[in-house]
Amino acid sequence: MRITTWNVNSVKQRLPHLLAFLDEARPDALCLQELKCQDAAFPRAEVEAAGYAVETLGQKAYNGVALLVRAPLTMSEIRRGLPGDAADEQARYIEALVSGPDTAPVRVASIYLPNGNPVDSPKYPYKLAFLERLQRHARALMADEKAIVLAGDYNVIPELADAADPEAWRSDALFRPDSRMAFRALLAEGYTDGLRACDPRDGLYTFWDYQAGCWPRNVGIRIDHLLLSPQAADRLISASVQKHLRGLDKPSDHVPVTVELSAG
DNA sequence: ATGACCTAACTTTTAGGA
Repeated sequence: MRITTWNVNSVKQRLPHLLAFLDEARPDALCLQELKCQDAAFPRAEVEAAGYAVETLGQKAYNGVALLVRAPLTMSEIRRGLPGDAADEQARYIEALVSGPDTAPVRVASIYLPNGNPVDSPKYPYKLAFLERLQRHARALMADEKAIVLAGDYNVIPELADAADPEAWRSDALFRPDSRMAFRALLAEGYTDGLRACDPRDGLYTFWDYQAGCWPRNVGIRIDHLLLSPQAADRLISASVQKHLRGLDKPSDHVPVTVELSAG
């Protein structure tokens, strides 16, 4: 089973690239972030015509996450919103149990973690609180001892090697010690960084800023991650970054990241 | 050395991104 995460930076702007990606890469499950539209505006008919079932948690203008699964896979036990703060109205978390005839089920989450900048604003504590809620929920899910893939835009640069210019991020919410500690705490719960487990090389990036010629200069960061429970990590065959999509016309500033799991 | 983007919104500027 191929599971991909992709921050599309507006699903409406990115629809041609999204449909082309579904056709070419044929992921079994696709986690989308930054839809930037409400549920009613999601291009559901086009995605369904491509052979995918869709579950969304949209929001006007900002945030928004979705899960797509390719037939004959189906989704059940849909969870919208991350537990732990009933007052949180930002659309940043959707989860489903993905099942099919030829594969053991996998619980998949699409996560859009808060950016957290500027760090002297309420946005940073909101980010850290979201990470704590995610850790608590990740721990609770682990009790089932089943395959889980927590995928998304974490807005965390885990290590120095995950940035072309780490000094530029030293005091940024994406690289501050508290953010990185919270990411490590997720790993300490028993989750595996799927891409890192398959590819130890420096220079693996998933985001290049639109500004300052970051893409042509390959000044990127790795912030989109797939975290695997032990039962999912046991099935991990390969992981890869679909970097070429950043070179298309009108690209997202993020590219897809994919893990391939055995049928189990 | 320097500047350099993109998206959505009751749009002619701002907020948010990272």
